[in-house]
Amino acid sequence: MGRRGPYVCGIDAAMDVVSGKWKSLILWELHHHGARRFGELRRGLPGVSEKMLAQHLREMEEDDLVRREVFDQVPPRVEYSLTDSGRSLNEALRAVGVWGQQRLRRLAEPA
Amino acid sequence: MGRRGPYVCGIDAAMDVVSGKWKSLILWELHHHGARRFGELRRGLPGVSEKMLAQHLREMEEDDLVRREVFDQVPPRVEYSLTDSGRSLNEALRAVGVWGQQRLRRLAEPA
DNA sequence: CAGCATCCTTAAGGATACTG
DNA sequence: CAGTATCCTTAAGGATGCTG
Repeated sequence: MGRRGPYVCGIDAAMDVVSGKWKSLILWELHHHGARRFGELRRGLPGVSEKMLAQHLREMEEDDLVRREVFDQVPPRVEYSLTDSGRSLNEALRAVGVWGQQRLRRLAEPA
Repeated sequence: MGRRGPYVCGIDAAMDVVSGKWKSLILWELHHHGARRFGELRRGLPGVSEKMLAQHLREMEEDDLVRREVFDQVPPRVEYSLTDSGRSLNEALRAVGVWGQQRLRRLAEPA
């Protein structure tokens, strides 16, 4: 993660921004549930560590895919949601997801 | 690269198969030029090492994205081309590429 | 030409403990 | 609750040299 260019083309520039074990899943999660808190996101992504989740979210915020809102409360409340750019990227990934489902079906078939 | 499951969803399964610094670019290259030889591919991807190109191609062949054809000649001639599955994946990545081009334009804008 | 083998560096990711 | 900080392991990628 985190080269941010120089990019040789659009795919390159897009893949860079989603490379990271959980990023496409975070996109998906936020798209489906709207604004989510850190802990909710964590529970929605079984296996993710706090470190990676925080790191990915910070990078995605920097890449303008995710918006972070802090509510000044005790206990603290922080909500993450998609920006327009994040939403459109998730949209662009739909066809890829469909392709992946076909792959899953093929993998499930008896060899 | 190379976990090949278990996958939590389609995006996960698809991203796994394109994760690798040059894979989406190889897909693109093969889609545009049709069958290509190892050396042509190498020249078409400035910066790629022989090792990585060979490794990616082997994995993509295993994942049924790429077909490898050996012609029994001297000097040796080996051609790579997309399978149906590879072609459809590349197709699915088009929207992602378009998104990436927008990102490139945004990045190019004066900060 | 089309590669494989080897060694090495860097980066990604995970585990654990701690804090405002 | 929402993180940081630190340490450690693994995996990705690169450089170089050699081979059928």
